[in-house]
Amino acid sequence: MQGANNTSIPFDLSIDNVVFGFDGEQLQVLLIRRGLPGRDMETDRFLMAVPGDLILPEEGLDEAAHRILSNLTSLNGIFLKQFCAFGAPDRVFAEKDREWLTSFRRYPDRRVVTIGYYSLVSMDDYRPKPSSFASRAEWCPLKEIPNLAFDHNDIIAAGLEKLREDVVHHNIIFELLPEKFTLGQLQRLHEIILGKELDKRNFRKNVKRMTEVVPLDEKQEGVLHKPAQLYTYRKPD
Amino acid sequence: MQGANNTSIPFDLSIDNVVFGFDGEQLQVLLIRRGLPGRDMETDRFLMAVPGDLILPEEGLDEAAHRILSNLTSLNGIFLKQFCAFGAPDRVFAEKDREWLTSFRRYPDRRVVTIGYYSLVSMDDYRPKPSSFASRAEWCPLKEIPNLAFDHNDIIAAGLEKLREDVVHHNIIFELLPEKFTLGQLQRLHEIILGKELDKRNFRKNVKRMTEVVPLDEKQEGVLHKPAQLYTYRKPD
DNA sequence: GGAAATTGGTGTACTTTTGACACGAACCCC
DNA sequence: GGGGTTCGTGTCAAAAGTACACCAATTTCC
Repeated sequence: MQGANNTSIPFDLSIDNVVFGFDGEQLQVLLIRRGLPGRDMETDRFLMAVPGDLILPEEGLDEAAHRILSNLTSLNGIFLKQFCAFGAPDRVFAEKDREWLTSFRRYPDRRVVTIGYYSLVSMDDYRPKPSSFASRAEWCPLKEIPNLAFDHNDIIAAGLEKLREDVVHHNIIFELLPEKFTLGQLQRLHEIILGKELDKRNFRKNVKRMTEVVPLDEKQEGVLHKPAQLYTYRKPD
Repeated sequence: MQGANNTSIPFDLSIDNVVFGFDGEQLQVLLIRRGLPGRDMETDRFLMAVPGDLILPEEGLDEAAHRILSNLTSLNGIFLKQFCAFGAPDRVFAEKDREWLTSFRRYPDRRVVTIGYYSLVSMDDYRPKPSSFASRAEWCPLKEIPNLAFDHNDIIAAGLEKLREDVVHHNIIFELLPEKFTLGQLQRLHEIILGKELDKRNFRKNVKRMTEVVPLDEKQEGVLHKPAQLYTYRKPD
C-alpha cells in the first residue's frame, strides 16, 4: 500500500457465499429469499440472492463468512473457501436492486465490494424447509437458477468455475457427499462438476488407489437395484 | 448479500500488487520505497512495501490494479491476476506502520481490506534505476525480502503459492521471460518456481510438444559457452 | 593456438498411467 | 418368475512419464 492518495471514500464490504449441494442427482445452490419474515418474504418483490451480508467492523473475512452463513442458514463449521472479490463500481446499483437496497441498507448509495466464498455441503446433512419462517434458505438446482440480486448470477458462475478447478487437485469433493457414499454417487458427482462422462471401470480403478477412500462393512439399503458397497472418506493427518 | 444488518462502518479498500520478475537466475519481487521524493525517500523511516494504493471511488478492481501499478512503476498493460483478499481487522494497525499511516492517509484509523494481485514481468523489459527520483521501485530477490509494511510479507508468500499453482496449468510462465528466450532459461524458471530440479531431456521433450513455443532463426550471442537456440512464445488464438 | 570451463543439445529403454471396452450379479417391482 | 436397474469386475494397447550419458559450440585463460 502506498499513498500520495488521499481520496478516501468509504466502501461497504460484504461476503457472499456460494453454497453447493449435491442430492445424488444434480448440483444445487443455496439461495436466500429476502425480505422481512411475514411481511415481504412471501412476495416476489425482492430477488433471491446467495447468502451474504456486510462484514462487521471487527471481524476477519473468514470469520465473517462463517458468521453470515450461520446466521442465514444455520450451517456451522463447514468448508468455506475464498475464491474472488467482486467490485464493479456499479454492481449494486441496478434498478432491480434499488428497492431492496433502500429498504435494508443504511447507506444504500455506498459502493459495495464483496468477497466471494464457495462452500460444499452434503444435502443429506442440510435440508432447509422452504416454507418455514425460521429458514429463508432454499436449494435451487444449478440449471434453474433465476435472475438474482446484484451480480449474484456472475458470482455463482465464477464459484462454479473455481470449484471445477479445485475438484481435480484437492479432495474437496467429499464435502459434498454424506459420510457414507457409494462409488456410483462419487462418480456421478465428478461427472456433474466436470461436465463430462467418465468410464466406470477406470474411475473405480483410480478411486481404489486413494487410500483415503475406505470401504465399510455395509451396503446400501432400500434401493430398487443391486445394493452398492458403502465407502467413507478418512481425512489424512 | 442480505441484510437485517445495518451496522455499516466504512472500510478503505486497496490493491496490492506482487510483481514477480526473473533475471535468468532467481525470482525477484518489485518493492516500493515509500515516503515523499527528496524528503523521506532516502531515509529508512518507512518500511518498504509492495506497490499498492487505495481504490478510487469510480474504478473497478482490475482497473485500479493497473492504474496503481502504472503510477508507482510505469509498468503498463502487463499480466495481472487477482489472487486473494486480505482483511484481518488489524492488518494495518501494527506499531511499525503507524507513522507512515498517519503521515499519508487521510483516515489512518480506518480498517483497510486489500485485494492482492500478482503479476509477472520479464526483468529485461523493466529495469527501474534504484537511485532515481522518478522511480521508487526496486527489484528485490525473493530470498532477501526484508520486513515489509503491513502484512505484505504474507501477501508475497500467498502470491508465490498461487503462482506455483497457476504455472502448471496456465501458460503464464512466459510472461516472466523476455520475448526471445532459450530452453535453458525456461527450464531454470520452472525449477525456481516449482522448487525442484527437472530432467533436461524430458523437459525439452515436453516443450517440443507445445506448439506455442516456436524456434527462431537466431542464436544467443555473447555468452561464454555454446550459444543456445532462441525460442519465442506465440499466444494461441 | 590449445586446453579448460561452461552450457547446449540429443535418444532409448523401462515403468506408469490413461483409455477403450462387455457381461454376469443382486436387488426391487410387478 | 421376468423385467428393470444399478453394481461390480479385467485386459489390452496407447500415451505419458522417468531415468540416464555423451559430444558440441563457444569464451577465456594460459
